[in-house]
Amino acid sequence: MSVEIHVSDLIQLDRCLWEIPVSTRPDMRVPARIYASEALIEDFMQDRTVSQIMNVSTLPGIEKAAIVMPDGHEGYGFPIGGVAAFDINEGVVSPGGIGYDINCGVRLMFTPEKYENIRNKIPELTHEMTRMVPRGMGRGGPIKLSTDQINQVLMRGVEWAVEQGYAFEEDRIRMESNGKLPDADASFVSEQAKKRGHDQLGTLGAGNHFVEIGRVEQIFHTDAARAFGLFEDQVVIMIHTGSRGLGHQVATDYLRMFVKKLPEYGLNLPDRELACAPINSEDGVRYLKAMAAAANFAFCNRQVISWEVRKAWENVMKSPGDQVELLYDVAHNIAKRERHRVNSEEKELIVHRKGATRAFGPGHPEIPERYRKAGQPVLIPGSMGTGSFVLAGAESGMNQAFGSTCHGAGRKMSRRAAKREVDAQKLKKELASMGISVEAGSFAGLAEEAPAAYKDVELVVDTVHEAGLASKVALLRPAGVIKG
DNA sequence: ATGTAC
Repeated sequence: MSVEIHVSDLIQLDRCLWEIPVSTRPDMRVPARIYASEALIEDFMQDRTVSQIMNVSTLPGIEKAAIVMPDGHEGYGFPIGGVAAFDINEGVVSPGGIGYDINCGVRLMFTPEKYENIRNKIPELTHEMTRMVPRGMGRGGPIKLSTDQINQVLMRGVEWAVEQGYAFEEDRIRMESNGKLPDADASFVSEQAKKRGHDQLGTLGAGNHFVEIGRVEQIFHTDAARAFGLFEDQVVIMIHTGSRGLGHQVATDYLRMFVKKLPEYGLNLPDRELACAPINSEDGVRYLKAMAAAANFAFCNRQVISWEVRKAWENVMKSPGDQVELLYDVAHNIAKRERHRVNSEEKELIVHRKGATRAFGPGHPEIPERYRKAGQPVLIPGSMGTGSFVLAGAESGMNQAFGSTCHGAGRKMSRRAAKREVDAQKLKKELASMGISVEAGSFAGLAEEAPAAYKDVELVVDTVHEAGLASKVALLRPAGVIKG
């Protein structure tokens, strides 16, 4: 079923919110909504994002609206930047609504140092982190896990890392879900997935994954910044990666199974890439448990990388690694069991966030106590060399978008197009002239990640701020980048 | 994103 949509067909509900009404297509169950400023809405007409979010709105058990964030663009089945919540009895769970890189996410660490005092150390720090953090497509690292060990990682998440000396207890409590999804069951993760993951803990991967040394350039919200431990010109370190080959294999395994069994589930979908299973079916439950296990692997992966980063800090700064403190760690490719108010009734839902970040408002019990008054810390990396944002979840986002916001700048040029149009050698020099040292795994990878291939993160963040999904707390500027 | 592919 295909209906061509133009900007003039969208109903502008608010300055940064557009709706495709449920009446637009006979199979839609709820409206589709796009968060975008006037400046960004035109981007959504360039690819299949709009028809994809309309497809999502047809899925059984979907609640309230199928939502796209301002960094949204076309993805596998569901758009990236998509949020969709489902009733646990009537609804479905879809790997395409989560993404191949299960629990791809971001963490931010902060140091006690001001940039102006250690700026001459940045190239050496960048280089040392490059040495300590294994990266690249398919690459493993020095840690080899036995099946028994990998099962521990999958079941216990960062509790395992604390026990093994890769994490402080204080790290664990400064993570979304405390670094552990309790629904995880390693027995539903295939041997092949475990094999792919066995040497990938503490590795960065490739694509848009990175470790970035930056500084706090601007503070927008003094109280929240103070609660988060941030001050002006502070040196910070951001890590972006996920569950590597393990999570990819979990997604592949269950997608294949779901596509094959759609008739058995009685599902007739507008796009096979939406392949899903009922949440209350045996297969749906198994996928949720395997996905949670892969998510735990990703939490541990970012934690072990933090440990490598702390070692690099020690080696270069001759200061203890525990000076580098975790601010927070967020998942932006995940489905979670959460309670939300729908039609003035609170109910349990499975919330899919694919390239979208949880952004719970002030006072929510799942926010670490030290941040609870300010709202959940939200970490939004921009494209390489531009800037990143720290936001705080806002109360009005809880009812609008199930407590969710954007996840990054959002790609606007395909990887192929970027490789064709960007001269990576030149880009590296340009970044260097801006005071940003880049250690790239490959020139092709660098070209794919060029700022020109992405939307303007400031426009994206201004949209979610204006829409009341999250509030701006701080702007970070990069100084050293390690690319996968 | 990912040992770009059963």
